[in-house]
Amino acid sequence: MGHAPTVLSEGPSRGRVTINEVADALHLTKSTVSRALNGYPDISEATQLRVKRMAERMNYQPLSHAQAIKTGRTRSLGFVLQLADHDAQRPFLAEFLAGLSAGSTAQGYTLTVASADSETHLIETFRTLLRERKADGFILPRAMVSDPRVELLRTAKVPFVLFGRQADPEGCCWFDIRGEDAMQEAVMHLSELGHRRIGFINGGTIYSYAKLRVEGFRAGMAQAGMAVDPNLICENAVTLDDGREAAAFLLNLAHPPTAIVCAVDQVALGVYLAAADRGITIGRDLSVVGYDGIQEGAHAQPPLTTFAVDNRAAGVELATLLVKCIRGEPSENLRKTANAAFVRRGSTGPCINL
Amino acid sequence: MGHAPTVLSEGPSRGRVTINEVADALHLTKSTVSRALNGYPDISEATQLRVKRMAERMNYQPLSHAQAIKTGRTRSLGFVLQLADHDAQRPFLAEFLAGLSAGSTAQGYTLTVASADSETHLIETFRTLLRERKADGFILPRAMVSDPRVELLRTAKVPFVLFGRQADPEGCCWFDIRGEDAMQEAVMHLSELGHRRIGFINGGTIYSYAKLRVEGFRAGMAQAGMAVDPNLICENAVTLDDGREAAAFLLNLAHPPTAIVCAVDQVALGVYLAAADRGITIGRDLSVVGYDGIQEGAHAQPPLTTFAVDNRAAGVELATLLVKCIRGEPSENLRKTANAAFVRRGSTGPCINL
DNA sequence: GCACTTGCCGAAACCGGTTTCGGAACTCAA
DNA sequence: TTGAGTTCCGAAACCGGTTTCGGCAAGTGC
Repeated sequence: MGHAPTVLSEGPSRGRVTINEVADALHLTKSTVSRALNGYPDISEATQLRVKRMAERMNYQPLSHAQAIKTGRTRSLGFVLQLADHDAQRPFLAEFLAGLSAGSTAQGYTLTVASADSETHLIETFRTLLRERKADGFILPRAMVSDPRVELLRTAKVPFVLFGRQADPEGCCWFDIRGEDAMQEAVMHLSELGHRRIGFINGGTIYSYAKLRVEGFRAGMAQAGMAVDPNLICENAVTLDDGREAAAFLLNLAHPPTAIVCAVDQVALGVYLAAADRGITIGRDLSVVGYDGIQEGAHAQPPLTTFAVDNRAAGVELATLLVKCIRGEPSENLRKTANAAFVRRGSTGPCINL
Repeated sequence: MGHAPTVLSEGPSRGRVTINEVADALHLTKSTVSRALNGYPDISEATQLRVKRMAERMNYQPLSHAQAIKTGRTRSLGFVLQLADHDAQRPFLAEFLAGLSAGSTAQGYTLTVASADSETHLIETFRTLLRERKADGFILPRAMVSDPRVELLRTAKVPFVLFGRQADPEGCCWFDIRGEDAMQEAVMHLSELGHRRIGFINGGTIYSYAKLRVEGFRAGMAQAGMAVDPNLICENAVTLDDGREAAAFLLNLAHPPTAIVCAVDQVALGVYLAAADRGITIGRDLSVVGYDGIQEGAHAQPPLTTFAVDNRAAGVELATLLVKCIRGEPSENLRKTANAAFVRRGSTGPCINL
């Protein structure tokens, strides 16, 4: 410290406007400025306006971590990456995160991302984040039927939103895509193409979406006036190889299905492999419907008929909901769902082999 | 506030151990505890040990945002998602982010993610993050030849690390995969298979990797004793369609190449499409080498020969480097590179059409 | 005309840390 | 024994905000 010519890049407040400077400019005290900006009723309308205008003009923005020390809130949303699922979340993650951060930013919040490599480490990570007040609330991707994250946050009374729904809605906010409606629509689509034996390969039953989707499949079968053959329903397929295996099983049956609905696109692409293994042509000999709308599906041969999910939009929506939740809105008002978009492509065609 | 039985979930310090409690337990003042924990020399060895042990036992962890108000450092690393590149970063992002957050966590730092949807908004986003002190330093993916982010952070004297290298290394830390070596190795591999006419489809020339990779290609050609036909070099291909188009151009030449090296896997998959368009079989009539190691390549027909990049590890490495940079290590010591791993698969084969 | 509200703002405490400053106790040479 | 120099810690200021409390002036009721 001496000859350096006004080093702007040091000290806690290099070149920032602080609340004190705003106060000085207005010949008020910082307490008045603070209350004015936060809309306290004991500051006159006139003064509030004057302060807000000046803050605007001086480009003043309170330091979130300076407020946090008193209020306990950092204006940041937490998200914990589960490295374990690996394949399961890879394709969907990028768009989703983009949405989350865009949504957070739009709300004046910041997105804090942590990661955990195992189930136990996962809730350990949450504990640490909570203890260090790194986030005011959390976004939980892939709601599970029995979700330890939910239990933890519920008892800790920390706000959170789910991507997916929860059987016990107590204190839960969520956003979800109605995959069950998509499954139903898939069956109707296949039924209109003349298919009568339709198989279903479900996703991981630990996730809450699985139950919904198989119900949607059943609803579709009922609506189309078809009986469900329990042999044609497989569970717990999430990867390409899972799909290949499940499809191999279905196609080896005495009465194989002429169409297969998959709860997950990756699995549908696994079905492609199983079909190729036995020289079956997808879209002609076997119809396949997926769900997710991943890019690989569009470039597969033939292109995969599926239901596109807008993960970016989901992220934005979840961030918005979480901020409302943090602001204290009752969670019953913070539950939304949306539709997946049907994308008809070449993997579904009229049933030929009766 | 009355009948509520010790609400743990309210107030700034619900259930946390503060520095005051540690001080009380030791019959010291908080200033002593603070200096002891931060290793000040005016606290005796004995006391330092006593304090550190007690802090450990009481599970005390200073609140990063409480320190930040005085020190100006939040113990968090910043990362700005560029939504614009879209396809360009989608596949690589998930693993990379996982690595970043894992690395940050390991260093006791937190990862803050923001997003920007355009070039101008990008540096606007950085400005905001800087003004609000949301991060102590930044990770910049995809180094560009002329990088506005670098200029901004360099003049603001804020620490940053690049994924990629920079022509003007002034104050730059980086980690990078030596793509040029991979390109050279690719050519050698093809040369050993008998190929003499080899095309090259480069990536986006705004990125600094492009120059390096084409140089690597040239080095490989020279090493193999082959002349470079400038007609066989295409630039600025980053998407599937770009690759299809560039390959179409190359294959329509009077003397088409028998092998094509691509700077990017997506582009290599585009070459597959162009080949399919004209009934050419990849791996037999035309050899293709990619770079990145994306999953789609492994599942393509034939599987794509490529160079696998460990993006997770890169993220960990970058986070580690950035923390060192923040701690004040000179940037010259903070430049590392690593190799991509050659993955030989079915898309390269002996040259048959002489 | 006087006590009593009410509206509005300043003073000061506080949040959980860091850092500066000063001084007590102890050491050591004169 | 005394004065100077060290060693080590406490006291207090500080960071940039929020929140409580109290008081002044104007308005109200009687």
